[in-house]
This record gives sequence, structure tokens and C-alpha cells, in this order.
Amino acid sequence: MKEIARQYEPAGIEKKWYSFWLDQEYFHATVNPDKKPYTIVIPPPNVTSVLHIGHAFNNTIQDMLIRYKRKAGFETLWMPGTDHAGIATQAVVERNLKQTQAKSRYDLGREKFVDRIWQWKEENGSKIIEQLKRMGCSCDWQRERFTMDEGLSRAVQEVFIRFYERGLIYRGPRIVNWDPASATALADDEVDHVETQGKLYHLRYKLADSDEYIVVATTRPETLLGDTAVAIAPDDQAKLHLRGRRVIIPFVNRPVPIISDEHVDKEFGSGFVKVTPAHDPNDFEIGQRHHLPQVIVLDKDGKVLPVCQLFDTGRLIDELPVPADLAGVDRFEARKKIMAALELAGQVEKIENHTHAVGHSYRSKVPVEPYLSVQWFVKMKPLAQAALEVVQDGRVAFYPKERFEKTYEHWMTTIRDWCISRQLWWGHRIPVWYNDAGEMKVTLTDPSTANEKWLQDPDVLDTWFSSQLWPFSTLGWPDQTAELDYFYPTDTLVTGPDIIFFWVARMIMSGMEFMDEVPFRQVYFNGIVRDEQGRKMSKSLGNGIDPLKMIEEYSADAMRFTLMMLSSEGQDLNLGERSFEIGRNFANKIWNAFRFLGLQIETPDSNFEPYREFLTLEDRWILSRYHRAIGEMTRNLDRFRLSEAVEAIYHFIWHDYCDWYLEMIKKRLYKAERPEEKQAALTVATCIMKGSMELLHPVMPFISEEIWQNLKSAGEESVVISAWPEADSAWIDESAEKEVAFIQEIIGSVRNLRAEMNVPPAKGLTLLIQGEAQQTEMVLNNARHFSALAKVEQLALAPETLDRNDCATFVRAGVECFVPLSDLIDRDKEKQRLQKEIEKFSGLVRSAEAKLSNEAFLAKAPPQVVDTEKGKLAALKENLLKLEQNYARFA
RNA sequence: GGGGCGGUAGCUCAGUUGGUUAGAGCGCUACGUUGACAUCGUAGAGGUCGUGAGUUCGACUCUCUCCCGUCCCA
Repeated sequence: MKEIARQYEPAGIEKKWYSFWLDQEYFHATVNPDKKPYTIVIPPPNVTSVLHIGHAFNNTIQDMLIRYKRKAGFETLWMPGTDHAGIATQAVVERNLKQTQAKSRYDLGREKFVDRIWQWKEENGSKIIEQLKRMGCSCDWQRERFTMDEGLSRAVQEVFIRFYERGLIYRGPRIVNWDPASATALADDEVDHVETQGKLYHLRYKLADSDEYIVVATTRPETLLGDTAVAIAPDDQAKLHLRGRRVIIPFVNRPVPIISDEHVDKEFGSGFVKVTPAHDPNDFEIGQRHHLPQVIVLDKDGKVLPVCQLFDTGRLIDELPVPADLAGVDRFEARKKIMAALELAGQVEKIENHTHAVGHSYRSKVPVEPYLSVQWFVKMKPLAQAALEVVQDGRVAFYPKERFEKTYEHWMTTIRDWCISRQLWWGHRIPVWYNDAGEMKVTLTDPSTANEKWLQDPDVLDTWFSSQLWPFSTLGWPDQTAELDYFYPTDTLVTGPDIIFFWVARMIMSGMEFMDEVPFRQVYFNGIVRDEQGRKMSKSLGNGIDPLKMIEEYSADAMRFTLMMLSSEGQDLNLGERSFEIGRNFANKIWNAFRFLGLQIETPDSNFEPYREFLTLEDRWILSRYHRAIGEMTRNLDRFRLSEAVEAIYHFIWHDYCDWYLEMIKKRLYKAERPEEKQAALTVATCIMKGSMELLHPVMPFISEEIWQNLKSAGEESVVISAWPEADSAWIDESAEKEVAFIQEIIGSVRNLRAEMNVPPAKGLTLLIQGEAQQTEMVLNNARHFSALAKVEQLALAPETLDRNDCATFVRAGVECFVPLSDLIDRDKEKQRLQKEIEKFSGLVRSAEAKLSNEAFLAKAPPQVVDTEKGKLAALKENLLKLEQNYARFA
């Protein structure tokens, strides 16, 4: 074979094979009734995103599954694409506009601004797709979709209309989570609760008809502008006499009633709670129960309105004046001003420190403002039932099961309606039209005529409203396409647990509603990638790892392998940059094993059948181990124990194949007596190497292809499409495995003795043995391995005349081993060594004896367990006895 | 406040029907370039399995208590 580099050089190799695969269209899936389909839809990354290590991890898992299934004979579709990401994308382009032209989106106007976002998307939106290709992802790029494609947009409009017609969508005034930074509503699950050090302000509210005052505790004094009641707990005996009386809101001097409501906790604060129905979700509900009016205090940017708006039963009935120096002031500034005024007026009782969880926008990170506004909602309860059932009965299986099923069940049973309207310009426009008469039409197209003008609802839909359709909208729905029929339901979804509600739950709901079938059969939740100290990676901490840098430094294969090796099912993984050495070193190891073969091979041949009669112990052993590795790898892939699958191939290649097998065949390769002996070893070695590349391919696609191509036979094309190996029990050879394990143990002991007695590695040794014929023969038959692996130059039965006093000794499985060391032996050291061995064995003997002398154990443990224990004890005792004899003789 | 998850070697983690001499990788120590590989080889040190109790002949494994960490929900 040609020259092979001493070190694996991945850069050129990765590029070469990826474009080969694309040319061959291996990743393109077609409707093929002769094969079973296997489908994964990618969690569409935002168009704004660049590949981070979390993406790399998530997509490595998907690629591993897809490549495995492709080799296992399925028609595999990995559907790729990107998400338009409403707020994020709009924010990026807005910022950009501001920086380059110092303009706002309002300066441009809606149409021009949206054009501009499209332009930005065309220029920048496929960055992450190119990065996925660098990783080796085998997506069907010909089918790539975008959530604002024409087809997917049609699916969104269609779903909105159908939901509306089924009475599942409604519009109304509600308290929503308002993001003042982006001036839009958010869904409940787009709010992060952040533990915040705040204050609890105790304020004096005067009673209307006396000079007495009560003390109200609040975390948000600025909302007192919108108070319409003060509430106490219904069981608060000390305060009940005040119910029905009126108090004066300080600062604005407006009288409001004292009511009682079960929401109030009499133990919290002072037991008096101010009620601000337009600016707090709980207060909103209290207001509903007591028919309180609502006062809107803040505008869409979180600033105090010039005049507050008083609503009653949904209608604006009055306007309340606001002190001039507060109008237009930001909510947090307003808090300071109001508190300063109250201090002056002597209406502050006290201020305490108070830690509480404050809702923050997951996008803009500012505190969310509960805000009364008119929004569109989807009723969740009717959809949740079916979605809950399919998970409970296993039609959708979660991995790991326990952990996320509980989370999912809890959410599904306490689910609240979903606010889907967003006050943004980038996204799917709500297909609703209004005329001057205040009438409303829900329809796909503009109903305007020459004499009647209809205006479309200005809002767009929540991004998740379109991504919830991803598993079927990408396959052509609402059209009944052949793809939809063939590939839906998809098989496996791989995603992070952080979007179980945002996305996973909603896909299940909409899948059940519109397809009458689950969107996927399995959901694998991957863990979160953290830094070495277990912290989340973030821009602000600067502890992120750039996957592309890792690919350049260590190779894509190395990155993929490392991620998979270090992650156990659903568990977070902690990672430092040096972790990727694991994958790089492994690739290099494989490369050199291949290089070793290459130096021996003229033309690669992995068919060892013609040499079957020349197969030796180690050949039978490695074939047996190989078939076990196939079984283990396959089983673990099938049950999503991906790190265990990867570990199986790692251990097999590195330790079984390289450490032992290749070392054991060297003599045959270099000094075979007959050419067939060499050929037998070489073809078995080649066969196993090639097979290992098949197993390795899902996780390390590039190096496996490179090596496989060098070992393939005529007519074979690519490891991408060659058949997944099958574990064949005919090749499992128990006796070969036992025999090799036995000689491995003795070789290990000789090496250990060499190290402990400071015998130089280069010095040959003599090994003399004594024991049962069956065992000693096994050792003698493998003299060539002792010579190659432990530099034992002479191996024989111990003669009667042996002077054991000159020997280092050890006992393994009943075989006594003597290594004459007359000139080298350090008697004190040897005694110490024996003493250590004796201690170890006597410990084991003691614990086994303790067990067996326990009457209860003998009576109650299963007989099989007792027998095993007895056998164990006998063997241990025998070893111990021999050790003690040797020790006695030595002294 | 409610719930989930985790606490096993210096570090990161396996240990899935209770019986193992409790494992792996990295790191560490010693030795070592014999014709694949120093991105390597050989050997070794290192753990009262968070705490306390309980169930059992037997607990890293099952039950409960508490402590610590972490995430989600209110």
C-alpha cells in the first residue's frame, strides 16, 4: 500500500469525503416503499444563531442515529432547516439599522423594515447550516426548509383558521407578560424567573373616614397609581372589622375599598395587600372576583402614562390625572420618585430587604411587566388531554423516561391558555381583518372591496406557533403529499429539555389535532453542555467553547467522539477545551493501527475464509470479541445509551484490538513459517479493522470513511451505505475468550513482578510453572505470547530440583509461577511483595468465610449463591495456602 | 413555598432486575523509543459509594430522615 502519514491529518480528509457524500446524494431520502422509513426532524436553529457547542452536541446525536439507521437499511430522512425567530431576528436587524443608519424601524416603516430583515436573512441566515456541514451532519439538504417559507406560512395560516373555526382561538383583554424592551407580549414560558434581591415597602394608607391608617406591604410601590382596592385574608380575624371601609391611596389621594380575598396570605408582610388589577396577574383575578375596575398606569415601553386609563368591564370609562413630574418616567424611576414623596409625607412605615423571583424576558432579559392588553390566545385544555395520553401510554416515549414524563405531566395538567400574538413586524401575520364598523373576519386573503376597506391585524404570531407544525409542515402539509404519508410520524426527536414546553409539548398537541397521530415516537432529551466547573456556557462569562475552533484544532470526528463519550443519557456534561484530546488521541490511535496494517498489506483483503484452518487462538478470540462488540454497540444504540455504545467501540479498538490482538500477531506477520499463517493473521486483522470502521462510522464519519475506503473490496462504494455489521453468535467462542483472559492475567502478573522487582524491560525472563495439567498446558501452549508480551524467553514446568529460594513467585488460578532471579532478586522486596499478596488473599478468604459461617445466609440465600460462594472460598484458600508456603520457604 | 434531578477515586462520570475483589477516561507516580502510535506502551497509587436510621441472610443498589448542589414551576 502507499505511504501513510505517521499522524492523522483530518482537514483535507474531512473536506474530501463530505463533498463526495453530497455528490453521491447519500443523504437524500426519497419515498421508497421497499424500505422502512426512519425520520428525524432537526430542531430548527434560529437564523440568527451561530453554531455553539450545544448545537454541536445535539446534532452529533442526531447524526449518529441517522447514520446508524441508514447503514441498518432504513430509508433515512434527516429534515433540516431554520427558524425565523421573531424577536431575536427583529432585534438583530433593528440594532444593525440603528448602528449603520441611526434609524429606527418606525423610520423605515413596516414594509421596508421587513424587506430589510429578509435581505439580512438571505445574507446571514445560512451560516449555521454551513457549520453543520463542517460537523459532518448528514441532513437531506435538498429538503431544507425555513419557517417562513411559502409552504410553511400557508400551514401556519391554515392552522390559525382551523383553530379559530373549532373555537380554540379567541381574542380578549388579559394580563400578559409584557416585555417593555421589545414592546411585545410573551408567553408564560418565555419568562425566566430570576431570584432577585428587592425590597418590601411598608406603606401607610389612611382610612377615608378617620385619622387611623393601615400598613400595606408591596414590592412595587409605583403601581399604587393603579390600585383599585386593598385586600385582606378572609380568615384574618384581627382585620375583618375593616372590610367594607375605604382607604385613601397615598400620593394620588384616591379612595378604594378594603375587600377580603382568599389569595391573600395573612402571614405575609402586614397582611394588607394593595390590588392593582391591570398590573399583576393575581390582582387581575382578585379584580375579576370582586368586579373591580382596572387602571392602566404604564405604556408599552414601561413608562408612566400621561393620564392613567380607567377600565370597567373591558371599556375605557375614565382618565385619571398623573402628577406632571411622573408622566413619561420609566417604571423604576417612578418607583424612586414616589418613594421619595411618600418619605416626605411620612407615609413610609419601614423598608425591608426581600428576596423574590422576578420574571424576566428570556429574550431581552429585562423584568417582565404584567400588562393588561388585548391579545390572541389558544385554548390549551382541549388540546392537552390527547397530548398527555400519548405520552402516558407510551405512543411517545421519552428518554430518559422518569424525569421528563413527570415534568410533562405536571405542565399538561396545570396548563394555561397560550398567548400567541406578538407586537412585532417579523413573523407570520395574523390572518384576521377588521373594518370600520368594528367587525372582524378570519380569512386567508384580504376581504377588501372597492367600497369596503378591511385592515389586517397588525400583530404576528409567536414563533413557536409555526415551529409546533415543523414535523408535518416540512413534509408538505396541508397538502397530502407522498412524503407526508411515508415519513410521518417521524421517529426520533432529539432536543434539549429546556424547550419541552415551548416546543415538544406543542408539537404533540398540534400533531394530534391536525394529523391525528403523534409527531414522533421517541424523544431523546440531551443534557446541557457546561464548562469545567459545571456552569452554563454564556457570552457574559466568556466560558463558551467554539465548536468550529475545536474542529480546526482537533477535527470534527474528535469533537463528535468526545461529546458522545462524555455524555451519559440525558445528563449534563462538563467540558473543557482539553477534553477534545480524548477524541483526537483516539483518532490517532485508530490511524496508527491502520498504518500498521498498511505497512504489511500489498492489496487489502478482508476475506479470511481461505485461511480458516490457519486461524489461531488470538484470531478466534478477536473475532469473538468483535461480535460481542457489534452486539453491545447495536443494543446500546437501540436503547439510546449512546455513550455506552461509543465506549464499547472505543474499548474494543483500543484495548482488545490494538493492545492485545495486534501485539499477538506481530510474530506471525514478521516471522511466519508459512505464508498462509501470515495471510490468516493479516486478513483477520483487516476484516476486524474494516468492521470496526462500520461500527465507528456513526460517531466518527470521516476517519472511518477514509480507512474503510482503503480496505474496501471491488464493487463497494462507501461506509455511509454499506451494511451495518450483524452480531453472529456462531463467532462467539467462550473457550477462546477464557483462555486468552487466563494468559492475559498471567502476563499481567509477570509484568507487575518485573516492575516491582525493578527488572529492566529489556531483560529476558524465565517462567517456571506448576499446577494442574489442564492449566499448565494452556500456559505452555501460548509460549509465543509470553515471549512477545512479557519477554519470557524460557517457559517450562518447574523441575523438582528448582531452588525456590532464588525465585520470585506468584499464584494465579491455582497455577504457581516461579521466576528465577538469582542475581537480581532483592529478598526483602520479594518478601514484602509476597506479604502484600497474602494480606490481600487472606482478606478475601476472611470475608468469604464470614459469609459461609453465617447460618442465616446458608438457610435463606438461594443455593446457587451459596455454591458460588463456596467455590470462591475453595479457590481463594488454595491460592492463599500456596502463597504462604512460598513465603515460609523463602524465609 | 411545590416538584424534578444529582451527591461513587484529585477531576468528569458508569454501575437498570440487591450477592462484583466497586469500574472507565482524564490527572498523578515509576519505568520505557523491541520494526503502527510519546496524540504512545507497561505497571502502580488513589474510594468507610453525602449523613443517620430502617428493610434484608446480604444494601452503592430498596424505604425514610437530614445536609449539600442544581434545574423547573409558583
